[in-house]
Amino acid sequence: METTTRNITVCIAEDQLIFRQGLANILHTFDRIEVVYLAENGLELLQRLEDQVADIAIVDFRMPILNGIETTRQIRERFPATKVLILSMYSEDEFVKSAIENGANGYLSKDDDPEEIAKAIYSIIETGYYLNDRTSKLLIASLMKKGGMKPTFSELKDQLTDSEKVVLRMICEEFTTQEIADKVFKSKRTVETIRTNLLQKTGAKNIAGLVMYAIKNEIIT
Amino acid sequence: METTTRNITVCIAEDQLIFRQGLANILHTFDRIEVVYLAENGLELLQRLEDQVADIAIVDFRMPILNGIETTRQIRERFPATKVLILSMYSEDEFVKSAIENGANGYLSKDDDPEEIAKAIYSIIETGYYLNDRTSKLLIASLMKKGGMKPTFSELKDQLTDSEKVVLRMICEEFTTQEIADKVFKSKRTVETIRTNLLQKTGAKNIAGLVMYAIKNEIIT
DNA sequence: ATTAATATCAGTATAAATACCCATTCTTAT
DNA sequence: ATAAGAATGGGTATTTATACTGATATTAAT
Repeated sequence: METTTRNITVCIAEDQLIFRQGLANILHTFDRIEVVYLAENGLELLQRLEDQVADIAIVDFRMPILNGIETTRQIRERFPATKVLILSMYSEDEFVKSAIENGANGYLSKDDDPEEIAKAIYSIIETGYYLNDRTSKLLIASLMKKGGMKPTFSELKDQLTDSEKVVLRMICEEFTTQEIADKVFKSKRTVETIRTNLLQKTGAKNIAGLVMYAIKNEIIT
Repeated sequence: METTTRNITVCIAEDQLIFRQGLANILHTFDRIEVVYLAENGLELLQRLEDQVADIAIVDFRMPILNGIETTRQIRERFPATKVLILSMYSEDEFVKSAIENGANGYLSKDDDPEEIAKAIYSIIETGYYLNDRTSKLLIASLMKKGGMKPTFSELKDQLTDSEKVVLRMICEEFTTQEIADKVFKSKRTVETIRTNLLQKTGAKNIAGLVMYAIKNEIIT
């Protein structure tokens, strides 16, 4: 049966099948929310949007093929009527800032309750955005960071060259520069250059930062 | 209506509400599988088991309060009739080995399809265990590692002292030893000792390994 | 064919991490 | 009270990481 007020159409892009399906089932139980389709990654979502636009796109931050930020950017460009709610495993100020800068209308953690997500959906429909206390704090924290020319997290994954990705993975596997050089048949100096480029591109200060970047952006799994 | 064959009672310990609820809903749709209760962490699950034992406990590897391995060990000890299926975000050979060694009857990835999980449940009920190709390979890889006295992943989290946890977190935040020393008002030498102990306890080879350990075991979030 | 960009490799220098040795203090268990 | 163990701090040496400057080779673009 149809109600007088139109339902809110929601689509979801999320690579974990169980989470994706679970989120859809739960959202269905909320009033006026209608989950119209699910996608495994950003690219698939964009293709589905071609056929049927939705009011809200719930987009996982970390996805294969096309990540959450890139997906958000393209949705904003090609489907301006669709509002984007980012879900992320990690609550990093840089992540929140990057999401908002690229046109996301809200940012929540995957640990949050479904009620919180439903609340965000209603709020985005009504006011155009939703930020709770935690994400607001993170956003402000990020904006207050001086010298904000640090490269935005997670937008660089696809800009990393194959060599850089290989070296990054091996760094995460606890290999030293010399060991990596031997394995990839390159000079130690070359690997050092690649590592330096990685530091510069990701904005990391050292090896620890590189590993954090790699995990949070799913360079490694 | 009751069927002649008794249902398989399943309980779940998983901290992410949406994943937990989603998994329960999906498993309900499979034949003979009855999800009897859900818990947010291992401790809660053990308390629920006191009241009502279940045939299968699906246990997340990485949980607050009581992690998957520790939970498995206690289930094996106190509720030997309950079989344990571990779900993990990460497919590390060390993780699989550790799970099996502590009495888990199966190990799956959170990326796996619900069908795979249902299949594992049926198999565990019938044969007492379930390992698919991927986990079998990981298990064998782990067993074949020479010098296997590397401390088992994820069992040490609670054995890390407060100081060690603080230092580990700061390492992940890209601070150098000197910087950490200044912040915690200890000598650089002391912080170095703590770091050395961390390397020894976690079995990591270097900073990269420490960061990997911290993330995968939820020392940091 | 020439230019521009990128990948590769090198020298040098400093800072940080890692690996051993060991001493002192402080807490805790008996 | 005392012994054991943990926390703190130190010396020294080696390896690794990081920071510069810069050269050569390879590739891509025009």
